[in-house]
Amino acid sequence: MNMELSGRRKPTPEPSHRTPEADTEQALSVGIGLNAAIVAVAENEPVALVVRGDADSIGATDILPFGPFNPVEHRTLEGGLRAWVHDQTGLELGYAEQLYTFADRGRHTEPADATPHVVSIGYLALTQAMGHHGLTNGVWRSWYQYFPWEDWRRGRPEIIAHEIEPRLKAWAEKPTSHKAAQSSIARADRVRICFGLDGMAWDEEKVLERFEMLYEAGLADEAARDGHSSAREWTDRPKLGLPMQSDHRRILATAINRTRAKIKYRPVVFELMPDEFTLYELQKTVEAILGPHLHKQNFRRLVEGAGLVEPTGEVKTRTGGRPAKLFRFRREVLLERPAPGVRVSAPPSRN
Amino acid sequence: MNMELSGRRKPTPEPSHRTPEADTEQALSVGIGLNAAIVAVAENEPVALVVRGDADSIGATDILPFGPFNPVEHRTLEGGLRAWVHDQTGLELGYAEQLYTFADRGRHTEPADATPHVVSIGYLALTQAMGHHGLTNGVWRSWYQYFPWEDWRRGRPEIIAHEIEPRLKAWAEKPTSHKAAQSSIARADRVRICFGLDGMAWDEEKVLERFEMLYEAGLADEAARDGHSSAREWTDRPKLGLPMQSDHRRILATAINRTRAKIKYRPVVFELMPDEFTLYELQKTVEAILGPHLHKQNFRRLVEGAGLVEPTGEVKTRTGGRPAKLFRFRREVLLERPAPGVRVSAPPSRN
DNA sequence: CCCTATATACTCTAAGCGAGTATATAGAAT
DNA sequence: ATTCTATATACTCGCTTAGAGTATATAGGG
Repeated sequence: MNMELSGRRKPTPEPSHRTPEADTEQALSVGIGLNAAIVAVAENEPVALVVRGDADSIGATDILPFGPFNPVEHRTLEGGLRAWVHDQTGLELGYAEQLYTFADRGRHTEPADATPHVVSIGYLALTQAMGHHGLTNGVWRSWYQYFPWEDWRRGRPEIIAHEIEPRLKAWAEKPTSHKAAQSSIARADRVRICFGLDGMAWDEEKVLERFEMLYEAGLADEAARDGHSSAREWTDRPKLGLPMQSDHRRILATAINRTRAKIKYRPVVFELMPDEFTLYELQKTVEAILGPHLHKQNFRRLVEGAGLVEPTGEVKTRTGGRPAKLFRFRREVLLERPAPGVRVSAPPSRN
Repeated sequence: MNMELSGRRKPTPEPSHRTPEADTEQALSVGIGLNAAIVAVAENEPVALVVRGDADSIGATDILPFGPFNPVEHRTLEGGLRAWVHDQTGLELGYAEQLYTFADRGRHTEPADATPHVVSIGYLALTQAMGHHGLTNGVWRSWYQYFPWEDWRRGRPEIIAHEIEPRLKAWAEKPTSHKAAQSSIARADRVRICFGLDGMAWDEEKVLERFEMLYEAGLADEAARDGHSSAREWTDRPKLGLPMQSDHRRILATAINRTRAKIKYRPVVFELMPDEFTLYELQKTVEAILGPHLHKQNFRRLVEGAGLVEPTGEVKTRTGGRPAKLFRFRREVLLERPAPGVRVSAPPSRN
């Protein structure tokens, strides 16, 4: 998460010297939601598991598997999450890690003190799309349907130049409150950095920052749904990816962000792979997640050189060319070094 | 956070096909605690801000500033945290970021369904120890008092070879449940990797993993306080750092972990520095956090080369040698590139 | 039998990093 | 005043590795 730019905030003024105990009663009226962004790669497409939400004002929106945390039933947060996911989709999660806890969104639609407030704890789970023994509910959907501007596999997505860039630049020009103006970085600069405009490099790890910016600018459907004034000011708000219910798209953005970052320094790709795979399949999986194409020869050298894989001795035929050696993940690397990820060669800049 | 090794867990069995809504009532009986690990560097010593807790069975233990999240009063989690910190210490936080949300500790001391369960959201705040305008309560304490095994500034801490290594190895030998045995990595290997034993490299970013292991092995005071059986089996449990109340030491471990990791890839050291500083002071601050000594010439070259700092034109005299140029943080780097951290040259291995 | 797509192997080059050496300038000690 | 010492600053060297290019082997399809 890149919180640097938003880290410095003035604290909210508060009545002084209240003791922690005095507030316990009120604090209890907070529900805790567990949300799972379950990620896989199917046919070179990165996908997330979603279930269909109820129809609302903007139509049926997708939701991530989720449920409330109940400490009486669930010993741990992660245990509760696994239970909910299993109940709602039939899936038994493998690898899972906590992402972030959100609390400050969606308030605008609710009366300030009527509806119970909900804190969302987001989780990232990695699994194989194939071999899901018994998926009873939900569908795998490409994560680029929710974030089309993140898909750089066929070059720079046109939606950036056509829809996003002009509107964000207009938004950056708009008069802003003096509070925001005194922020260390001006809006126009934030826009350029976030979306790699005006010759700035595209940073594939700014997924969350980009979505937050679109939300803040009122360009995400969710901003309109939540009743943000910034959204009302657009007369021609374009469709920028599929929206999701509540703050689930934000959680998915966080999940993509984390996946892209982590794949580079920890061997987590293998959670997405079958037990045996070719190096080409491995590369395609990494590319599905990170975007641009990697240099094949270097990719192979780096992966093998890092001791991440070992040949099984078998080959996979019918690959369209010379039969490919099959490899498996060397779990022993975890014992040998501060286990590395898939070092990726920086692709040629495509801006 | 390194969750790889613990990520694969069997999900808790649950009654099937409960809908999220059905549990809302019960889920509400969860309190949310906001906890701040406030970090600074004072006289080359990394310090955290603690307040003194009440006396309990093992004496007065330190606590981090904390308080419950009350959504009616606080618009955001971070806002609530800032308010509590200000109330309890008089400090106005600058940089702050969320760390992790904990829920699965301390249950053993409580009756399973009587006391309200608490979920702790940990935050990391970075600030300058000096120039704290109006610290009304609390003291700055070296974080190595809580984690003496993390202090490698004067070589390998003796506490590892004398106290930790023999006991953890004994613990690794002990018969373990078949559930733990089937875990992908055996205990003995986890111990070696965690603490850099038997010639393995010391990884300064495994702070949390190490504390968790000591807790699991029953070697942390908190494990005894929480009534863990693993703690009762030691007849000569040594004092391994100062304990803290509740799970605060775990949160502090997470904070140290994050600080050490982040300082390398984001320019967060400067949150700990005064506006103007010499490169030597900057290096000492980095070393206070990361531990071992860095190569001075390379450090300077990397810091200046990355465009992180610019000379103010002034010099600082009375440094004991040639007067040192004063530098300031170049905030513009944030506009130029995916702003880097302080690239550190790996120090000569000291194992 | 040729074409093509893939797999696999080898080589070259530039950049960066770890590490060493040398010189300048202040305060402190004599 | 001179010497010593700690710091600051500048320059150099060599190894590793990442990025990129070229060449060869083996399958299926027309």
